[in-house]
Amino acid sequence: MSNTCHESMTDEHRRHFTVTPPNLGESKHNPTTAWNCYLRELSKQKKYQEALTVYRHMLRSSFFPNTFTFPVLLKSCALLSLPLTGSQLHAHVIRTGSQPDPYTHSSLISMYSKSSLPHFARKVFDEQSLNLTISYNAMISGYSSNSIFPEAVNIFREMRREMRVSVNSVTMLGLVSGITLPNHLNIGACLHACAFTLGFDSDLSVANSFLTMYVKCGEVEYARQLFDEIPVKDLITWNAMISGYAQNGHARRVLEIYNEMKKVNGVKPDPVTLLGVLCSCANLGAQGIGREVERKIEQFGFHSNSFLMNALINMYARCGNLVRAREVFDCMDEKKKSVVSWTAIIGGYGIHGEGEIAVELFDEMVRSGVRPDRTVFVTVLSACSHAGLTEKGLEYFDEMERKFGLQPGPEHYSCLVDLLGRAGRLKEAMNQIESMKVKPDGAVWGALLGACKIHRNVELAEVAFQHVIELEPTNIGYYVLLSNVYSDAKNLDGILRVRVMMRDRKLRKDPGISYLEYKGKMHLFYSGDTNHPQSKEIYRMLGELENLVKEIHQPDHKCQGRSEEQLTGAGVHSEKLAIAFGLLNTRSGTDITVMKNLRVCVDCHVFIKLVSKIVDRQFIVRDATRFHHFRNGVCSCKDYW
DNA sequence: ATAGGGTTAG
Repeated sequence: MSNTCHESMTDEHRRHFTVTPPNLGESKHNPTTAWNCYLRELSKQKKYQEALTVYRHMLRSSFFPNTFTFPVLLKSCALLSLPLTGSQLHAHVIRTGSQPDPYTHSSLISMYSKSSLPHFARKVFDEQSLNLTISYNAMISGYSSNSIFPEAVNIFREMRREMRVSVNSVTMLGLVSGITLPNHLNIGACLHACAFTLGFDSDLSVANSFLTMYVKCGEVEYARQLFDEIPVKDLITWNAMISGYAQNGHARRVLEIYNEMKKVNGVKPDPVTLLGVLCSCANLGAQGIGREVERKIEQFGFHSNSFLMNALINMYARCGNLVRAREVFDCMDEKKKSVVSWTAIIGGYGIHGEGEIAVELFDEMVRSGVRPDRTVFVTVLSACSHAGLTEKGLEYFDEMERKFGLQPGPEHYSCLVDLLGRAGRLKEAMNQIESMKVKPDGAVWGALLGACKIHRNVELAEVAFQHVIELEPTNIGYYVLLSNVYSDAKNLDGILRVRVMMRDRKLRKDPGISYLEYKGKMHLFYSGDTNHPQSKEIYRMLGELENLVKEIHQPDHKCQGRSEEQLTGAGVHSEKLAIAFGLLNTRSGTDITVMKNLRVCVDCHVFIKLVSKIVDRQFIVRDATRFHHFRNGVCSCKDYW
């Protein structure tokens, strides 16, 4: 806290403040300076709203803002996204002098840019006769953050032509942060070379920003190379790499690197680190590690971070522990429950097939005054379609625009098509696609294709496939789906055609992988796998189970699900191996939770159902789209084909 | 003037 003060800051003022204002007393400073110090202190403590209030008090007490007052206030407006207040301040600035000082000038540019008003920012930029480096930097990063990259480059070129101003590392940061798409990679690499020649690459923050750039361009391996080349890493370096792996689905790599980080002295994980780790636990289904992270959250006192709580809810739900997910959700401070928190818990019930609860929660959310967004609609619509709540889903789709003013996008139409399609209303689904105002994407046609698989409609499947493959030619899942449609129709030619198509396009079906967490370790199984140390026992157990299953079940739909095996030429399916491993190693009475990267195959689905009857255990299987709870010969999912 | 972050069907 500053030691400066001013007489006229009365108790009347103080009553409004949470941070103690400077002491009254014998200040020899310029009165405005005391206010400025106070404002800076508030800004440091991220009390931006309060800083603006203090400013109003300041004006009311007839103190005039100066050069050091405005940047702090403008920053507050930028971070609170209050462009109106910001432009009022702009007017005040103009009133105090003809040309703002460099700091105020760059703060104005930054304020407009952060309020997504880059044109206003540019106007401020152009009005100044002689711009300095900081104004150039503000303008460049403004264009970058508003994804107007070409203009950022233009300003950069202009800057390099100007002899008066020099480029510095902040200039690089601004430029690099604008490169967020794979097709910008070339420019990014040029910039990297440029930074190297200018000697900025040794600046850690610049190196970190290049690392992030490679991640955003989808070049994780390249990012890793850069990561390894950085001699002294800081927390941001680690976090960038961790969330880089997390966002690109390399969950195992995240855990590896997190362990490495823990060994380094002087670097402590912060909320961003743990967020990346939790996200990966959710993808992997690694509940054990997720629990460890939760303990760390407690330990470090990050409990009030709502980002982390949302990630925790998501992690537990996706690891099959709905009960704990719900506990975390219920324990959250009501005020901190954002639409994201609701989405996480609604989605959790959705993937577990508990559509009714998902729907109730959605209504409760609306009642509690949280405005639904587009994402939560995707979640609730899919929850409805998994649970067969067709009418309810249609109702929501309708309300979306009518009641909440949200335009449905392709992602909502794919849910709608899925909803109608699963219910067998293929014709209506097709009509919906045709009536779409936005262009259907691959997922929309993919949902139709999926519905055709369930309801065995070869003709429509071919139409949907044609469309989907045009939009997503390398998505292997759709080839497999069509092949399965042919397989159900016993259309061998069709299967062959798909196989040829895949060969021509050099596409190979991903291997199916099943795994489960046991004693804190992941045990991984491929189909036909014999590498596991317990392999012999696993196969012996499976043999026994197959025999028992045969006694109580005569397969009446042998042909189904075969084509996947034909595409891979695989042996015993991975999910069976994982189930057998679980039975061998866990006590009776405990649930067995298995994760599978693709969909559970139909044969295995039947098999697991029957096994759950024989051994009296609950099996929880997570596949690519949802959870299956097998108990006593029944599965929780209502629509498995 | 400044690098890292939560929720999303098929």
